[in-house]
Amino acid sequence: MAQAEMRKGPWMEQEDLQLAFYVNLFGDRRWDFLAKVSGLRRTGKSCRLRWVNYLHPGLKRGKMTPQEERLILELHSKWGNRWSRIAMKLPGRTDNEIKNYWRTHMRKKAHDERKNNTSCFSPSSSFSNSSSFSSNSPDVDFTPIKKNNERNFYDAGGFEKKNDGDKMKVYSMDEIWKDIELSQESETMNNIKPIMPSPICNYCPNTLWMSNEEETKMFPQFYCLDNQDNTFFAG
DNA sequence: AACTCGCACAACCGCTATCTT
DNA sequence: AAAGATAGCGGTTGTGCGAGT
Repeated sequence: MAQAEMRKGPWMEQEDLQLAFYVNLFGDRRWDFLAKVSGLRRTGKSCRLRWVNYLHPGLKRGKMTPQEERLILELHSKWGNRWSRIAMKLPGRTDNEIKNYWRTHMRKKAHDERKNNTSCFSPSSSFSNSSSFSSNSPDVDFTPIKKNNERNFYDAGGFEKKNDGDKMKVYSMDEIWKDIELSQESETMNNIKPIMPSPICNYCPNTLWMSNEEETKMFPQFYCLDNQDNTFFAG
């Protein structure tokens, strides 16, 4: 079947709205299906990427906090370029974002180190401890970044632990790292992959995936969709 | 004001893993 | 068990923007 030509490149606001709507409706699965029913001239793959990296409601925007930077360093030294895995430990950050961050900073670091390659290792040059170093480097030196004790939600890693009376408790970075250790242990012990609950389940609580058959019954219009006029959001 | 450079971000591509039939 | 479909991951490239010259 001759595929209608797919759009590429930057997403329009209209496309974002459309995609968000359909994801809310159907959930963040079956991207090809979503791409089709939404009428977007995008591949399912493209839709998924857009959602995961940009439209997802839980996403954090803006610069990496020092704590996040440290966490990325630490996790990267442990896991290498396992960006998605690293991203799981950084709430609100995507693998793409972390990957981009790492790339940018590694490049900068490499550039800096080339400049003074004769000088000895400075403690802060732990950036060089990339995946190419197979060691676990337990003594990566992370000097405290913040001088004052201020710690906002994101600085603490963003995990809300529980509402403890009036004070909202957050995970410290130590706790996060402890968590990482534990998850690693359990992984190796059980030899299973950790299953992360999709945050979308919370975002789209009404999303109940049906079998194909059920879907076709419920939304027959989508299954004979002839790329109708996408006037859904218009007016 | 014009130009260059570097950074941050978005998006695509190819490949692999997992699921479904 | 095999084949096809789908989802996800990591690498790479393209683009916009602000800072510096």
